[in-house]
Amino acid sequence: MSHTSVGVRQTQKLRTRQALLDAALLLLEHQSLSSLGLREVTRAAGLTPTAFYRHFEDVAALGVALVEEALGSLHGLVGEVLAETGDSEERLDRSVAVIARHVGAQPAHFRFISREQHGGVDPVREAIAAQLLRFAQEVACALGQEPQSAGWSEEDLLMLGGLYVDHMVITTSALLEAGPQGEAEVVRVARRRLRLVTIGRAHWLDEG
Amino acid sequence: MSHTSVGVRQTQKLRTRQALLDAALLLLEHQSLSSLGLREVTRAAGLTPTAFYRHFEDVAALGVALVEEALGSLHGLVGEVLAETGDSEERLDRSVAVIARHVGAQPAHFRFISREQHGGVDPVREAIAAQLLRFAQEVACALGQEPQSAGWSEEDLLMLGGLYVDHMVITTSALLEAGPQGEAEVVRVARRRLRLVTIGRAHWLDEG
DNA sequence: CCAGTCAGTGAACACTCGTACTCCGAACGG
DNA sequence: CCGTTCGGAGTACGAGTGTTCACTGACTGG
Repeated sequence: MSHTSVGVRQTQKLRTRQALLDAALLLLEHQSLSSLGLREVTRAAGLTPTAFYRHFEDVAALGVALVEEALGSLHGLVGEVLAETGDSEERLDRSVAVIARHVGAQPAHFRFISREQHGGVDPVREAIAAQLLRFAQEVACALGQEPQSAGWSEEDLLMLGGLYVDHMVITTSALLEAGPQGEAEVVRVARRRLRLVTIGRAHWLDEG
Repeated sequence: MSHTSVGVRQTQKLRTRQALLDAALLLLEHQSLSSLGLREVTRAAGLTPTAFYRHFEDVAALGVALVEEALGSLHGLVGEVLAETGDSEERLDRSVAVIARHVGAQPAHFRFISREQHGGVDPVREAIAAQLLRFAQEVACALGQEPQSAGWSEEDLLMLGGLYVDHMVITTSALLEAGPQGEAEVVRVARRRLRLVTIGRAHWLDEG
């Protein structure tokens, strides 16, 4: 049988699909999804406009796929970072470092997320919101298993998880705007912000 | 003399300029600036495309004007809210209430800011960043005059001011996404987040 | 009163856009 | 082996885009 188990055809289809995603991500560095044209993407990918429809119904659908590509692989990372040992200061530094490393490695993906989080394309905005909510829940869950969280209500844990996630997003945006040379300063401020939140967490149950 | 002191001509010019801004803001409710067409705006305002150039060079320039309109009048408001007396819990509630009131009164303006803060139009993004930086500085200044801030470095005050401003922006976005019926819940969470930050502030100098 | 300014018009330019067709040729499965 | 499937090419259409140009007519200031 000359047919490979995966199928030459499907493999090639996935390749051009990825080419479309890559081309779109490249173009989205300097514009937002709502102004991205279908033809523009296919032109950059070296295809004809009609070929686009074989892979995505809309430009919006391509956007949703990009959200998956950007954030889908990041789940579980939360647990890993928080599971490692060390005092709170060390873990704090490590968290910010992980963010900075990922943003430095995949700037285009994070720029896309930051840009479209409140952008004009509904399905994409909803997809991002869903992913970030999952992150917040994962953080809340991880925090809940720590001894410092004794006596915390589930609602407050989710509040704190959301707080951490929102600051993660803000930090990525700041890193992207600052560029490589401004990274150190952004990291410094992000660490201090995170420390302040952590201090607030430590004294949360002291107050009314 | 039939000429009024202000000038009929200039008055009318400002009127149509405002009509362009209003029309644009209306259209921007469901799309982002980078996909907003010049013709689209003039059509909604009841003008010909060419008339646009009498008021703005670009759609981007119109966007910058919208930023001024949305955020320009909010300066000083920071000082007012923080200057009022009351314990920290009262002032915290009042701050969130002020935000909710403004967002409820001018949703389109805040939606625009939230959408374009990280949008694809450089001059607009820079204009928003500049305004938000001013806010952060104002908050830092106001906080610095409080007795609780004794011993705080200027850098830390700016960090805290930025933290408050970023959470203000996050809260406005959340309010817009939640809609009127979800407002109460968003306000509840925003208050608790703010309280946690305030607790962190109170114990900031205890640590390292 | 009158020449000059200028906000707004209307037509025309050269594009780009999304989508619908038909058609080709290689990979597929029985 | 042979009929079918299907990713992609090519063409064409109507609609919408930003920008330029000459022009009009009401306001302006001396």
